[in-house]
Amino acid sequence: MAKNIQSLERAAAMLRLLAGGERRLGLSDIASSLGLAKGTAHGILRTLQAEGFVEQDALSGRYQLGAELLRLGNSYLDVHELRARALVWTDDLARSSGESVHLGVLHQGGVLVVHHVFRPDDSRQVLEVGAMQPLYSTALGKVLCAFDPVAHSDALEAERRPLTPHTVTLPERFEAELSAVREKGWASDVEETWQGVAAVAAPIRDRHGMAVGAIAATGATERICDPEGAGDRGDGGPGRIRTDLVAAVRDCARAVSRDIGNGRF
Amino acid sequence: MAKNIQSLERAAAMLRLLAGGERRLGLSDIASSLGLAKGTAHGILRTLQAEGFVEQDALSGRYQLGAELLRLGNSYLDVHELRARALVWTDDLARSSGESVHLGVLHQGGVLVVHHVFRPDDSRQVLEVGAMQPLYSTALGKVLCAFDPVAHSDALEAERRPLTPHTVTLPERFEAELSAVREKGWASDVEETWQGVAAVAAPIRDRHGMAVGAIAATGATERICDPEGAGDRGDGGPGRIRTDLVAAVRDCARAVSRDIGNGRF
DNA sequence: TATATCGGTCGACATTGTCGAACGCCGTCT
DNA sequence: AGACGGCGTTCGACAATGTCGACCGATATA
Repeated sequence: MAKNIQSLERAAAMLRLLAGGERRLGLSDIASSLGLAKGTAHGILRTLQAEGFVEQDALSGRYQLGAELLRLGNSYLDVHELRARALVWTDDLARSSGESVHLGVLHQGGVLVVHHVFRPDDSRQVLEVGAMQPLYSTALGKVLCAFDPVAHSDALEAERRPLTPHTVTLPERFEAELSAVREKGWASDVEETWQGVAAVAAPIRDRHGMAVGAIAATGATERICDPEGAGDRGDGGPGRIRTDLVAAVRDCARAVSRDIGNGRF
Repeated sequence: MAKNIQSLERAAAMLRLLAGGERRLGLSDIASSLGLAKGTAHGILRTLQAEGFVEQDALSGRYQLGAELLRLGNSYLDVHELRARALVWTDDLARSSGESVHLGVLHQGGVLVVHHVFRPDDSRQVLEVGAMQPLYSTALGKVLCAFDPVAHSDALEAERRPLTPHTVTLPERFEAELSAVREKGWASDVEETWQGVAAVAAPIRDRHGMAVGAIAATGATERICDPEGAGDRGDGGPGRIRTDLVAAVRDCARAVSRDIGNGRF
């Protein structure tokens, strides 16, 4: 493989650095973080600024991400074929289930949310399109790991930090769960990522049977799970998710799979 | 001013090209569009692909925008201070007015929507965060033109294509409207951009009095405008907008202005 | 006021990206 | 079937390009 363009790699690293750090960063911070000379870093930043990818606070001189990224990110959504096909199906799923629905795809060792339908009530909700979710603890992530070898190895080599007391961290238990997901054809997340929140997810497959994305219904544990057993998670078996919800999510995922050209699922 | 980095400018031009064209583009198209040798274009695209900014369809070999842009665009929203301050105020405005609310900032000769609160009902709505609106015909755009000299000149030199029969295209009428906006302190758009849709907008000002953004309430003309006069727009006077809605939008914009450190407005 | 650090500039250097030709591949047309 | 034309990709030589580190003025700090 031929060499990639150095200045572009460095510019991308800067954008990621600015995206990671919560606050604005100064030129010297950026230069030292990437091991560059100040002059070099400034040249790249100046160009990125002229193109709208970064903005500079006039007073402090610090840099932050620019508006052009938002515009391009939106254009990405416009072109996204899977998302376009899923729009109407996910909308129906949200209405019929009464829960919020997410569409996620694999991206850089995590799940990128490319579509999010709010729960159909008046509660205040924040849009999560563009946000990342971990592979090892979310329903979307587990589905993708179970049916996509790349996601699987990504999740294995990543650090599985416990996010709640229910998070599965041991490799063997994680593997067992993925096997179960493969067998069942769907995955769940009962308070493994966020306290009080549960989710069900099913894979979207293209015409070759490859998992190209996943659809999940997410909501408060009390609504997603059956009330039986006093709500305790117990042995970790997956039987507690409401079966009608599982069926609805799987139907939705199948419908989208069919829509993108896969007649078998 | 020192020269900007050539390869970065070219990469940015490619991303914008991909964002503009609806469909995926081939390497030869991209190279010829930008006047580059195929080898050069390929080197840039290869790097952009490795960084996740573009993706390549495995079968056709064509290129499209990449998921990393969505992630970075989302990060941009996280850092956006004005948006963060406006979140709760715009939410309240949407609830009290019953209409959808947009927060826009000036970006590259247009209005970039950085926040969008859905109208609080169950109707199907598409999120417009990241979308661009024209300066000359929308309420958001006119407010920014009226109070921001840069936006003003941008709008003047741009082509004002008529979007509906009500769009103001003549320069003198546009200027007169901006003067009125400056005097009133708010702007309206009654079916000048979209048929059947009207909007009211007011500016957000920073501690120096500069307009840094605008807030708009948008909805069906029948709900935004007073029913008087049988709904015909007539002489173009702005008196038809519901006065309570104007007050609510202006109050919201003032509240955000106060929140970002401007006590005067 | 002295000082440390900031963002920004400049010019010499050689690394780096650019160019154009050539390659293998695939689909189409003859 | 065969030849063709177009596709994305690779390669190597060249010099244009981006990089580096010292330097500058302004600003914040003490």
